[in-house]
Amino acid sequence: MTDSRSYHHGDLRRALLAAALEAIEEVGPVALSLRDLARRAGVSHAAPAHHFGDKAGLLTALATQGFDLLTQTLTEADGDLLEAGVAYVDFAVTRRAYFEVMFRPELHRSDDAELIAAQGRAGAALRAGVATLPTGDAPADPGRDALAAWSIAHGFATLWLAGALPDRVGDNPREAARTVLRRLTT
Amino acid sequence: MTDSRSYHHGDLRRALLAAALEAIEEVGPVALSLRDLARRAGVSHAAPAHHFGDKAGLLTALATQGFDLLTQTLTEADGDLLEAGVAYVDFAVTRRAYFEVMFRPELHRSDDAELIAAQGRAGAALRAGVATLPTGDAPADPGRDALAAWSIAHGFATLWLAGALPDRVGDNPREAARTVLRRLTT
DNA sequence: GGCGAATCTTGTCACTGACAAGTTTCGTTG
DNA sequence: CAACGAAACTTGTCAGTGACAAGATTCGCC
Repeated sequence: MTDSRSYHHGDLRRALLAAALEAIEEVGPVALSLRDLARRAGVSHAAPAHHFGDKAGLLTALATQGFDLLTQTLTEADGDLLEAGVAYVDFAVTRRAYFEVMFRPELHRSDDAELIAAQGRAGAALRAGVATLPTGDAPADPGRDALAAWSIAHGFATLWLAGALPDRVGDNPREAARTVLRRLTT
Repeated sequence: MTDSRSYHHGDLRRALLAAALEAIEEVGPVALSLRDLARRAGVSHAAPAHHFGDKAGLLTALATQGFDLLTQTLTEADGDLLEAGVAYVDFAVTRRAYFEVMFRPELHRSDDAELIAAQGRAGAALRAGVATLPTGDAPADPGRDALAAWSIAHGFATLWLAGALPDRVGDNPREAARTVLRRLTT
């Protein structure tokens, strides 16, 4: 993959982001080391700084990518709130590295324009999914319902990732999420 | 507070935990430095290791305390699921340092016996609160309902702490949580 | 009074993020 | 095609950190 003969890597930025995803899966975003990423990519320890400035810059880029991937995932389940919720949980579990970075502002440059834009797109996709919620008998409050739906999906995903859920929930996050989320959508 | 004349601190373990709470409020559990805690307590840089072994040991002790405080909080709202949920969110916001450590297993020694016991007590308190949920017309599934309630409270709290919620939610976490949680309890 | 154990200190090491300054390559312009 | 400025990357360095080892001081109990 890396030529290793040339002075210029050629695609270092992408390689570092890919290595970061791997490393985060292994040791979490906290223990992520820029120097380790540099070693994985076969470059010197200071090379990452040129592309991302510092560690927060790299994680900001990763979070931005993550929000766009989440937007895509949510959009694909359009119209069906339950499926959007399941997709949200599935995203968190299968693309854990992204998810773990996305909702930790202390790891980002929160003022990054691209990050804010990506967050906005994901928020719009979320709200679009909730618009289809059946109102039932109670007076519908779209804002309230959107928050409730987001909260339950996000909470379930977070607890799953933290390993905090009891064993009897099983090992299939999609199925378990569907069961729990149905509590809200019916 | 510290005598600074005596070789022995006298209550270093407690002082370190208190300093850790302060430091985590300021910089988060990730950037927490044992050496900084030692400075705050007026002891040498290696003193903390004697009481907690390493950083994970200190955070494990903090998480254990946190789960017991949460248990106490939940128990005080006994019988009322909605109030228990509000109390859960309020705990997360007002005792942020505890909450941020409690649900990050990568920061703990997950095999710590006291931690596991405290987690068990908190889980029992959670389930006790859910038992009072009105069954309504649908066939009640206590396990499912408990997960749903926990997820929505945990998710709302987490999103609030992450600063991910839109501005229009306001700045009163108890009130906002009550509104959202009512979506589940009525 | 004395002795073992608990508590705390000093010293050290490898690792990390950040920065500075130098080297190589790329791309574009004349 | 030459050359020149910018981009990409390297080497070198510094302070801060967690962890460990070994020694000093104090406590508590027999």
